[in-house]
Amino acid sequence: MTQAERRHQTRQALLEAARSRMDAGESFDSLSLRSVARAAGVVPAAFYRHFASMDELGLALVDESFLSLRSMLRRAREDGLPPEHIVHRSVEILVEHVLAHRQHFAFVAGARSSGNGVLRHAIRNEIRLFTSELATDLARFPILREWTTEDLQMLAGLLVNSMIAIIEAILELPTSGPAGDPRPEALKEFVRLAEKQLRLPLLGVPSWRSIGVKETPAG
Amino acid sequence: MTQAERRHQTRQALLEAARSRMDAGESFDSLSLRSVARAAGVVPAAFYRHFASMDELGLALVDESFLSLRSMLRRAREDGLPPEHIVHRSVEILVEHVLAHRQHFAFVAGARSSGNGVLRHAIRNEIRLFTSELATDLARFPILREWTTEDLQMLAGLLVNSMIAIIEAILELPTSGPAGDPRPEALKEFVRLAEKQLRLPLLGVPSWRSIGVKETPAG
DNA sequence: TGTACATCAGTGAACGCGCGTTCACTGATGTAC
DNA sequence: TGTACATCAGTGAACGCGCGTTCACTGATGTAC
Repeated sequence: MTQAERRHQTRQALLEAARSRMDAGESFDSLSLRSVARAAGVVPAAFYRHFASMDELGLALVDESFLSLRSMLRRAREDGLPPEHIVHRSVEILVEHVLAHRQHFAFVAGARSSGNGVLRHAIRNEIRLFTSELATDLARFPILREWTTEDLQMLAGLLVNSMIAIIEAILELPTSGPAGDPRPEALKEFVRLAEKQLRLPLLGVPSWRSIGVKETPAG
Repeated sequence: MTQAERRHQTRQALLEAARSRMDAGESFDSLSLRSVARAAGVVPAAFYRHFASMDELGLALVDESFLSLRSMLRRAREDGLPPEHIVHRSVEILVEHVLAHRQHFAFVAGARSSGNGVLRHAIRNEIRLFTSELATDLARFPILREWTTEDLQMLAGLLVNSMIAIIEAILELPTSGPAGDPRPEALKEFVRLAEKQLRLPLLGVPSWRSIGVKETPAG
């Protein structure tokens, strides 16, 4: 094995160690540099060959996580689905993706409101960016063509809020084994609920008139 | 001062110390028993006269917080408002209440997805209870009279998810000073957004048909 | 009211432990000739 | 291909520190007579 390969492998082991500890329910805040190094099978001092601090490792995890999340959004976008199936398919993709990357999502869900200010801000920015991208996508739908940018951002924000709640709920779904996937029936039941929660606001779209601004309701 | 008064005072000082540390951005997980005792002005050993562990103090904070939250819901309920003003008034009450009890909400928001399993579960249960109560309230509205229980829970869940997102956003609003309230313009702007996000799903209510169940769409 | 004893909230010292960080080091991989 | 040196990922020991928990204690408040 080359030096570069070995280096890369240790780095990955450190990230993986941190991720899996958090997937097991610990918060990023409560991870110690020593415990991560230990779980990665290296001596504490070796940690510093890869990250200057736990904060830096955390930021690397934020990058990883949102990279994978963006890839999901791209996939959903490329499907080019008929509007009436969009919600169903989106939830399907979301659930699949969260289960496939549960470590990343468990990390983000935890760190999003954890004590570490650096991570909180980094994640908040990523979510903002993600919301804006969604608003751009939404703007393409004929029914939303006349919506103001502000209202599109509002709708995107609403959908992202629901997405976050859905993701958190998926992560908390009872699993069959210690680290297994949720029971299929429970998952299916949950997916129905999630679909409904996304559909209801969309049903409001046709009767939406931008409110709270000075404009005469044009019949 | 009597013994009982002194005891009560120290207990409150411990709770207050923990709350204010978390309002300042620290996570419950990262609070140490010693730092809380120090901030409360007592020696670490004195902590044990009041709580067997930090977990127990955390649970006391959960109780406090949801007690105050329930009082808010009651207030909103008793107002007996005309339906078209409900959303506006609810957001008003919510914002006011969050700003008045920001320590409690900062604690719950942080601990809700923090590492501490005991607190996470306690908070999850309180939120579930809160959601059920809201569903009961919703059932009284004529337009929702024919909704299934499941769909009412879904709607309540959706509104609670939005509420949580709104609360978290209020806590993150930029403040004028270190511990002051948010700037009035920023707050007003945000309230408009929050109102819209609650209104849109409600606009979907009239066209809602329970979906995902075997039933013929009765035109 | 006064005295003798009980209670008990808070004290202060001590303990062993895991922490983050530093340092000189080792030894395998890489490079120049 | 073989040798001499450079690089550098990971080592192992050491440091001072704050942590949770224990313990016998102090002294003010409370109670019985």
